[in-house]
Amino acid sequence: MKRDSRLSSVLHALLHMAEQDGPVTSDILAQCLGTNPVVVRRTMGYLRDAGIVGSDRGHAGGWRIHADLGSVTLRQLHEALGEPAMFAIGNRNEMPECLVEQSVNAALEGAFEEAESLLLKRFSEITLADLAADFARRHAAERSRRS
Amino acid sequence: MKRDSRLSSVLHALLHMAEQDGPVTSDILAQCLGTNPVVVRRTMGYLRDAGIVGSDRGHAGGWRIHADLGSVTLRQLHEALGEPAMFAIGNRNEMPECLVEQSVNAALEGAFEEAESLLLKRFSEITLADLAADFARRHAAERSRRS
DNA sequence: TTTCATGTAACTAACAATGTTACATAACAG
DNA sequence: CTGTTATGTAACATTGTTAGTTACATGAAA
Ligand code: FES
Ligand code: FES
Repeated sequence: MKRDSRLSSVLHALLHMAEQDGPVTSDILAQCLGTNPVVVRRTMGYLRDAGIVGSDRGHAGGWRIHADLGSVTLRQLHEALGEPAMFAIGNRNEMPECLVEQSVNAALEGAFEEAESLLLKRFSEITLADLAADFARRHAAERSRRS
Repeated sequence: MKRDSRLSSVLHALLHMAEQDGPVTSDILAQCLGTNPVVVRRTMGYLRDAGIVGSDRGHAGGWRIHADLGSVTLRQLHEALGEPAMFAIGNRNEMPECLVEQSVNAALEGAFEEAESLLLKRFSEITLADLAADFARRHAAERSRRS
């Protein structure tokens, strides 16, 4: 199955931007992510529309974070990306007339909705600042390991 | 994303088989599911390999449930289907060297694993008998509504 | 021995995520 | 003003996965 990796991508990009002082260009981010600058613009565009980042053209242009790291949650990012479907498993028919299918759908949907709620809850508890801190911790550990 | 609907399919088929007395052919199931008999054979084949159903060829052949309805859980069916990926969202790189990506992956994976555990737990709590009972309830409600 | 059924390989179709090309537009340096 | 650097976006190509289809082999029972 081909999984949507945009959330992963924007997180990577945002952390990268958080480390930098000035704006970061799509080219740099694309190189870092191992992808194409147009893909970066397309994906980051969602975050711009949500007001999480800003972009400037021309010289010294690029992407900047508009919000406080501690105030941006994974859930916000997920929403900014258009709340893509979380699950790779689904019902055959969404609106079946047949009562058998309705029973099947109800059972599966119940479980999936519960899991999605949990996921969204976790997402809303994790901020960019948390990820940045986790990165700093890993970075420090790596340093001490090397010395 | 194109969602895997095989679990939904086999549940529908199994409930249909549970209602019937004798074996049910792939043709009948295919008609009922709105698909092709070969797809039915392919999908039900996983359940046969897991010992949940049996198939007979020739006259009066078809598919039959081998296990007790109350002893087959959604989780067993999910496992029989090869435990397909549950989530449509994933990491960009699964094994990144970069520490930033590692932080991102860790955060996402933590949330997803928790959600998957919950899903599997719910799946292991629901049996075919539960679904059959739910269907019977809906059927009765439908009847009384019509009268 | 004919008919009905599954078993399976191989191919096709449909679709979604990602990647690519091409060109328009805006900001700024000189 | 003009050239350079950047984003914005449309259009198209590539890739990968699920489901559907065709074709033929195999086995069981009338
Ligand atoms: S931070 Fe961008 S490649 Fe690691
Ligand atoms: S039970 Fe098969 S179509 Fe409703």
